[in-house]
Amino acid sequence: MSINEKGNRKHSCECVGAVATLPDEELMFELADFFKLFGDSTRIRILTALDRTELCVCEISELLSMTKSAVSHQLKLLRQSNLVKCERRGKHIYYALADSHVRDIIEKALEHIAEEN
Amino acid sequence: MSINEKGNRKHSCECVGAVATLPDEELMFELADFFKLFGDSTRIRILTALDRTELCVCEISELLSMTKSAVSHQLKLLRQSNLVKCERRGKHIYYALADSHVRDIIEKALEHIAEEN
DNA sequence: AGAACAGTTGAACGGTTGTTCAACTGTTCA
DNA sequence: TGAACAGTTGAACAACCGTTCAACTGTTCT
Repeated sequence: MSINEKGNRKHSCECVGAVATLPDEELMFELADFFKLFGDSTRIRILTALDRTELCVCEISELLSMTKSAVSHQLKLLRQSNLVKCERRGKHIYYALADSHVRDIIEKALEHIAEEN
Repeated sequence: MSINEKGNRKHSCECVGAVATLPDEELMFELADFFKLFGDSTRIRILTALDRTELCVCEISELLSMTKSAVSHQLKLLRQSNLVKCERRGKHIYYALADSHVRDIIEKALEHIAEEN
């Protein structure tokens, strides 16, 4: 039995359970990065607000009682991940959800949370 | 027009857009906390591995090439959030997905990622 | 042109969080 | 009983990340 550099035996587990394999590692990192975007209360509040109607940055910042800067930083992340799209109209830049998956995913999560109680 | 303590005008935004309201704040924090669990590559790898079959801790740690301690810490979080359940059988403690929402949510996320390309 | 508002950006600070390490509990087997 | 393996736990450290701040760009209006 091989010994690694830390002195722990490798394959110390004697169980002969299913030789499970892991899905594509690269995809797992993409998945985690995707979910990270939903894992912040500022971003999730932005997304649920946009789920109802398109909004400009200053409307969002008033709605969340946050500075435009903080909101803008988060919007940038959401934009880069194609979760929201934006369009300038005059002085304002209006943000909207980019596709319907956001809606679906939040829906499923709410179902799970609802069942907890 | 009121001025706040930072010297920034409140309601400086002149736009008379939809007076959007935000969903229950408390729920937003729960949602973010829920998604945080999926937003880590170790945890998402554990969840997708368990999606295929139940596994004991040492099998998971070999599968991910991580220490049992690191895996155990993450399993604790998943357990506390009712995403996985566990059962001791002899020396081993077997972990499995707690419900089918996990499957659904990951499915939706994969659809979104797939459409990016 | 210049004032005022809308929005973005990069650096910096502070809090959060994942892994490591060491010590611990629980189970099996000789 | 005690050795060996399976798994958990808390503290500590390092890396990550969200907000703040100040300076910047872009648009409108006089």
